Amino acid sequence: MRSHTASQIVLQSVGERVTLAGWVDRRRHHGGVAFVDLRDHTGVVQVVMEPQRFEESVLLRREYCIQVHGVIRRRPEGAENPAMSSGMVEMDVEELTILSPSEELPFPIEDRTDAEELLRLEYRYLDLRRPRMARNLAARSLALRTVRRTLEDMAFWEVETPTLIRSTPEGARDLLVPSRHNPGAFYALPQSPQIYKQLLMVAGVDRYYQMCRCYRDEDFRADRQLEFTQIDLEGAFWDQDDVLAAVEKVVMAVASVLRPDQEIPVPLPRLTYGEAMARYGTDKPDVRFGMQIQDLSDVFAGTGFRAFANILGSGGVVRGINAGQIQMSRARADALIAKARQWGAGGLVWMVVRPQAPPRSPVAKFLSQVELDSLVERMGGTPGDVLLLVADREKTAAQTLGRLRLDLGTPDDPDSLEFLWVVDFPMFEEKDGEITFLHHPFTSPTDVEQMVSRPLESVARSYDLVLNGVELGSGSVRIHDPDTQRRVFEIMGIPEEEAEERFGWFIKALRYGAPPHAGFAVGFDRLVAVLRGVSSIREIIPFPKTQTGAEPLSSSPAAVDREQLAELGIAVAPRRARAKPSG
RNA sequence: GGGGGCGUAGAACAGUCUGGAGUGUUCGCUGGCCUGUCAAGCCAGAGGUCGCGGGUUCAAAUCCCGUCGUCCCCGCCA
Repeated sequence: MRSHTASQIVLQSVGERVTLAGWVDRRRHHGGVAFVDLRDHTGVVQVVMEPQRFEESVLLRREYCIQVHGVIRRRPEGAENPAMSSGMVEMDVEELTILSPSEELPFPIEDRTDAEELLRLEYRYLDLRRPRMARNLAARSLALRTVRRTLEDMAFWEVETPTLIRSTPEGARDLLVPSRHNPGAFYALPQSPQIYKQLLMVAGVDRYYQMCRCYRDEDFRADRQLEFTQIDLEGAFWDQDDVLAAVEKVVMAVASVLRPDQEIPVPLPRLTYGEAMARYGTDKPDVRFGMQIQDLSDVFAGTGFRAFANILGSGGVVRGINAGQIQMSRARADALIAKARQWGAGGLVWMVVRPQAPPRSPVAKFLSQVELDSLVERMGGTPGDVLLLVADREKTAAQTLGRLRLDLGTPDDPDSLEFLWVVDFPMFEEKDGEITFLHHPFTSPTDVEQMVSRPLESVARSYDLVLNGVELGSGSVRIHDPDTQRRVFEIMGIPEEEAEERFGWFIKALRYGAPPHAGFAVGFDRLVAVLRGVSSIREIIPFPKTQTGAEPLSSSPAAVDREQLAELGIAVAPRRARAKPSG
């Protein structure tokens, strides 16, 4: 059908007789001569024809799929197009075949206009023809290939695990699949292959990886889909440093092929969870800009300012950020205070640093000269800088300032890639009076005795990978000792019989010489999205779902036949009548 | 579960606050002219259930109520 692709047509091709096939990107008809930009998956070549020689050329429309045969020639002097890689040459068409005509398009196929996303999803096969989307697909493929090559070279085995598994009520909502043989019983689709990969470790697989589809039935965001892909890996006789080194190798390999412009120093920097929360108010800091949170509690230790004194007296903290040179109008201040309240803080104190004068602030009159001076010094304040202070419980103050920081800060270089590890997460946190996991229940504590006696102070051997403020993935050293595993369930408040019923089969496996092991999972869609500089993983997923889980191309999910349900022993409960979608 | 934005011709939008004839812009589409364009150009033309339903009004794209869809965010995502 073709002898060359568009990208193979270069200056050296002049004189060659070639056959190309692709789509009519654009057509410029001048009566006596017509130019067609022929696009394929590699690029664009201008083909030229004299319409009187080709009756068909009159009929060519956008996105017609055509085949052309002719001679590559140099373009006339002055008619070159330096913006095209094949812009020095063109094809003089001798034969033209319309392989497949196209109806009028629902939206233009070009990078510079963005149709509404719903429409793009409805005609995804056209949307993906746009060069930018095609490059996203190509980048994803290249990333996949790079991951596999890198891990294969490191002696990993790619092992598949089941996608129909037992439901575990912890964590995200499961997607359920009914069993025909056992009416009323359901499989779940895996939220991750966690237990199976640990079983593979027990099974003697030394290094496991899998490009794995995972399913979590929670509400969607720009970076979350119902189904997504993970680079899942695990190694026996591994400790934390082995995992981080392996993940670094894989992720850096992907980064270097997708973003060769960026030099990323390894090993990647590490931050403890405590440091991350203290300096950035989040466990996934974007370190492309500074504006770090400063603790000011000592500055105000003996303050006469009642609001601060009360909070410090009850174990709270005073912290602040230097938001830099921003305009601080009354309206801006009110908006920031409203945001801080919405994020849980009791209030927000703002100050504008002035030269040779105390800062301008509604609360300046309550603070001593010494306090103001050391505050400005601690914050590195220069005239015009806006300082924002929050006095509250430590966690609230940190999180509020962390969000303000993201709200007000912009990356020094938006194209840069700032990877970092966040390590030493707590094992548990208290939520609504209950102890819950920060990670998952198979994560090993650094100290079992401490975990049992003071669980909320216990540090987990777990770690997250963060890129530009996006959580790319997480992992941990796993528990390989059945006794420790039981104790974790105890602390969780899961009764022994229940733990036995739900996880007994897994704990049993740990009793047969389970090797110490550790692993990680990287959110593949997110990784490619950030490296491609797109804000939604939907740009990276060929056929994504909308926020309500719909797939507009095929109109899934959809009702099924009554017979299908009957066979599965499923009766659908009556629900409020759903109006037929309109518009 | 909650907050916010959006829905007007095939596409992207303006018009909605302050009701007055489906008014407009760019692109696309149809026809014509055109031999060096490359987001071609020029001329002419077609194309509308203003998401859907109800209400207020002499009159609704515009105001009110409901509803559907979609996007962003909070919650949620061990």
